[in-house]
Amino acid sequence: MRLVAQNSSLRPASDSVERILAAAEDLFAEHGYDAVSISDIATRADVCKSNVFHHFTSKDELYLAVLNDARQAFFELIDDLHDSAGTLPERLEKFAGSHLQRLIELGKISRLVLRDLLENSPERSKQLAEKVFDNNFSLLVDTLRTSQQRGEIRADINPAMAAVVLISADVFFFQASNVLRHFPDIDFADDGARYSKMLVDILLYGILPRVPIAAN
Amino acid sequence: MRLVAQNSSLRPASDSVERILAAAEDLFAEHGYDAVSISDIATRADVCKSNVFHHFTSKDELYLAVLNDARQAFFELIDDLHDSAGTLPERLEKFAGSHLQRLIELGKISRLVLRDLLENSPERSKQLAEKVFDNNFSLLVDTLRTSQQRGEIRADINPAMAAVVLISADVFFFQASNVLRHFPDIDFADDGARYSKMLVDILLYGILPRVPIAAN
DNA sequence: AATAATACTGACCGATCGGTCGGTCAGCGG
DNA sequence: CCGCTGACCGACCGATCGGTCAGTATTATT
Repeated sequence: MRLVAQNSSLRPASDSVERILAAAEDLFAEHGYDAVSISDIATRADVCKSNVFHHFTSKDELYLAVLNDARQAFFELIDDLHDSAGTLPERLEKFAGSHLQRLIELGKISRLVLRDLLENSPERSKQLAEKVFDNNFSLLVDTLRTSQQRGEIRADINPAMAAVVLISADVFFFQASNVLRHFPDIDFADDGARYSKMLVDILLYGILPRVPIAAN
Repeated sequence: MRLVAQNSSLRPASDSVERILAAAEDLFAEHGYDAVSISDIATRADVCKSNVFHHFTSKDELYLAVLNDARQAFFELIDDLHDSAGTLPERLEKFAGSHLQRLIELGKISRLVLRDLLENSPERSKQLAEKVFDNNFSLLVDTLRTSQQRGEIRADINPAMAAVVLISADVFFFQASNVLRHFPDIDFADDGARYSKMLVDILLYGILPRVPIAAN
């Protein structure tokens, strides 16, 4: 939609659109859709309000554009998870760590998506959030299923369930770490790497003592 | 603050306040603070707008009152988790199931709290949400720690981490089940009981084949 | 240089926001 | 019967909302 840096002297143009999108992303993620006005966005983007409407037909369209950018940002960063080699524990730990780190890096966007998740309108954004999650999730499930077929994972495990356990723990860490920090029992609220390590340890081996279990 | 059913003929009074609170809870939980106007609340509560301000000095105060009611509702329902007896797996499964069921039953309130969680204002409600979580969480951690001291749980497990894994999976199921439903790999998005069962199974035994692990 | 298109602005619109105000009315103590 | 109090309402307030529009600056094409 926008040509940027097409040429040196040609089209230095204006980066208003990007500034508007960036401002909108910041504000929407931090305060939510309804708490942010077009004026707020325009002010932060250093343009006038009507200019926002010159580039986006409505507040809703602007919001969807932000969400779409978010989706793309998530999508572009998944690649390196695919080629990972090594043992299953190694791969899982790498995935868990990268996934959590990504959630935190893309904090604004993550918050945006999670916010959208709480709007339980079946269409509005659920379908859109689905596209965000689909990549990460399907990839992880495939990996687990393959490992299972190789016998590296118990046959009676539901691979999708294992994936959900891993991802949910990452998501929860992201959204609740500010609360977790206040619990005296918790000393890992600021250490994502350690969190991922402990998470994968539990996911792989469980919390019971490591002794043979009655045949199952 | 409010006297209810003080006497039969005396003070049948008015239940406006409760209707207002109920309406506010519904609307705030469903749409968020900023998307709900006092007019909306008044209309649903079948009172006029100024009556809302007669009972609550501001929209903010009304919101906090709703949040406080939510906190209380959560608190009152934890009791039965405490007395649970049985083996560790039994107790964990009961806890996970009850906890998830509770999240869903108190759906409106849960959503309210989760919404608040995404506002990363360190004070505003984080401290308040802390009071909501504290009960469930500390209880679960204590239970796990006790079991650990009895040798029923691996010594190198962080009890708080195990608790987080369990709770985060429940929370994630609650807030994301509408999305999970669309994944072809997932067939448990509508079956909380089965979800809890699989969750505890993984938490207890891990996903690796149940054979002795190299000493660690 | 003239033209056409686009980027951009300030003034403005009706609607609605959170909140106030003046006042009515029922119940209760004296 | 009077006076008071609290519940309640309709009308209203300034501010701000999302959005429009006429007009100006800037740039690309000819």
